[in-house]
Amino acid sequence: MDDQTRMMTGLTGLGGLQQADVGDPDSVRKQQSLGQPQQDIGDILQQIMAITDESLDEAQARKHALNCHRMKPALFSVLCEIKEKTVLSIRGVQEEDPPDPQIMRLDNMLLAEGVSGPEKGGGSAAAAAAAAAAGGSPTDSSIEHSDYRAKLAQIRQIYHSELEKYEQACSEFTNHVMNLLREQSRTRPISPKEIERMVAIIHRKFSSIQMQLKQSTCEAVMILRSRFLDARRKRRNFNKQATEVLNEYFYSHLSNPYPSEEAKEELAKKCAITVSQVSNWFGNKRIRYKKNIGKFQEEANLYAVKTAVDAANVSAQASQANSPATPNSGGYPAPCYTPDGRL
DNA sequence: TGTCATGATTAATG
DNA sequence: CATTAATCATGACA
Repeated sequence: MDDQTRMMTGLTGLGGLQQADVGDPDSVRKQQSLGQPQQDIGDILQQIMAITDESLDEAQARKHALNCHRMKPALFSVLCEIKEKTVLSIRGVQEEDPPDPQIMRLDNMLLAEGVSGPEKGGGSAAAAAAAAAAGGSPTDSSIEHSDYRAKLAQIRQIYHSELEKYEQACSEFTNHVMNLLREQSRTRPISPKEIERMVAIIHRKFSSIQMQLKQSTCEAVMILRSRFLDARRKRRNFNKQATEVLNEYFYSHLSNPYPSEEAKEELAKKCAITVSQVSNWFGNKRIRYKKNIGKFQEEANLYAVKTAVDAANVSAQASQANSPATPNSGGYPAPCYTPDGRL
């Protein structure tokens, strides 16, 4: 503990003013009528003003002297009177401001990102959602997933330790100030409301510091997220087998290259990619095939042969079940077998 | 390093 | 909500 605390705890033992003395305005007159020179009050005020310039020991001694001074109750009651007059003007100033929308926004975001809130649940859920949205092959996404989670946990840890530090500092500081005020209340009148207000002011100050912490944490999460999303954009080609499966399906359903949801799921499973990736692939393939059929002719022939061979290899019953779609019923032009790849 | 291929994203559409 | 068309951003390769 520092000197300030020592000082305060040291002073608590000093004889204070009883509450009964506080509200007694007559005490001033009583004291004055006892013939004390007016100058005494000036001296006392002077000493109060000078108190901050003195060393702690000196101050303590002087405080003690002040508290024991016979004019002290008189001064105190004067201060009470003054206060009574001024407190009215202060009262209007103090009103509860609504919760800061900015800090609420930050809180919500931190909660949503799983930085604040319950220990693991939120974080992994957010990461999982992000990973699901990211797609990619299972191994890739799990790598990115754990990477993201590790980074998020790091941010989370820093955030919480900082927050704890701030909270501790805040309560420590509040305690100091309250002790100080309590101590001062022996010399000057301090209402509980005032202490309350002071505490509120301190909390506001600290919460603005906390907001900075929250803000920078949010920024860190955003950067992490954007990096993660960028990583998602980092295109990884599907493996050969996967594109083969997709192409096989595409060219064998050229008349209607729109796999059903079930078919997509099946393809996704076969290719070890997500359903949305299958959708992406078919979307891209359809549009690119349509745009330049000539370019895909060779590929089309290749897969037409492949499926033909497959069909031949499989028994007749299986091949019938495989292609329910009517061939060439108004879809994309069927491939033809010209060697130069032209229609 | 430039170019093409390719997976992902986005706005528009029905 | 699925799809199209355009576009982005990167991978692959010469």
